[in-house]
Amino acid sequence: MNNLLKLENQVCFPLYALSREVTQLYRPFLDDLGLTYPQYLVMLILWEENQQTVNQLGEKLYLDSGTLTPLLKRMEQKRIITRTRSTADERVVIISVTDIGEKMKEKATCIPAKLVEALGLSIDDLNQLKQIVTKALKR
Amino acid sequence: MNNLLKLENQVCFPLYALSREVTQLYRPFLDDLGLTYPQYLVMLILWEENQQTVNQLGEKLYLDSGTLTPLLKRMEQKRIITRTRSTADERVVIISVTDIGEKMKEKATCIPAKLVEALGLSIDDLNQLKQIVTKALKR
DNA sequence: CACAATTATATTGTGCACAATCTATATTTG
DNA sequence: CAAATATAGATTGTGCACAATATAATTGTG
Repeated sequence: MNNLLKLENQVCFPLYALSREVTQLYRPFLDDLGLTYPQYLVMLILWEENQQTVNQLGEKLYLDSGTLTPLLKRMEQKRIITRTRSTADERVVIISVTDIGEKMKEKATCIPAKLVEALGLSIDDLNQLKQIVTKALKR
Repeated sequence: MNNLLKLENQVCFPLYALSREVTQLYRPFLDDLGLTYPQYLVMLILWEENQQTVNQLGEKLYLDSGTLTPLLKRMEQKRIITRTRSTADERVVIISVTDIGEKMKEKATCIPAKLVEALGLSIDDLNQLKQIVTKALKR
């Protein structure tokens, strides 16, 4: 048997499984806000700096318009963001947080800490995880 | 500004991004086999030990029948697996690799090495990544 | 300036992921 | 043994991801 083909010897499978597991850990907290995990990521970006184009969001999240357009439309329907064409360049759509979306931020402040707790890793392990994963991502 | 809510300070976002990135790295190799990444994972399990129930696959992959049933049906259509009800327990569906599916294994042997290369991480980093991710997954 | 090339977003189609529910079979228990 | 319970898998519906393509606006070039 080719040992490299055993599931337990895969590096990528635990990564795939953990990524989904973590999304599950977020779910109860995000349910309270009525957000999905990718929608939460969009809100993080906009809370940090409002008014971003679809392209800018896509570059930060590594997502294309095929994913973002419908996702942003759903967020617009929830009245937490607006989508407006730029007058300077009609191709561009600018995404802005509404007052409702801005108010969610306060309720979201506790989420990172709750997630760290739910993950059950020490701060050291957490930093190591972030460092090595970020390193792998940077190539 | 609450720094904990900045995208760059998230631990989980790089994990989510890397998981998708890795799936993209697999794509060209898996395209040659006509498999998606989750389908490839199913094949890894079956190549290791043929004849597994949907439940057993689900426990190993952390997936439920809502995901697996349609996925396995697509694999059945490609003639790489069969789905047969157990006669001992009519609730159970047994998944088996066909000859066609078995032959794919040879073409797949090179994939793990190619992926390690594509990831561009040293063996040490790779082991560290696996160890810490597996540790986080085990809780 | 016309036209070719580029850019930004949208659309279409496929395949997961997962919650919620359903169905059929098996097991437990009174 | 019959009714209650549990289990295995299937179904339905929603929301990503992402490839491929389309559309419309902008920019570059002869």
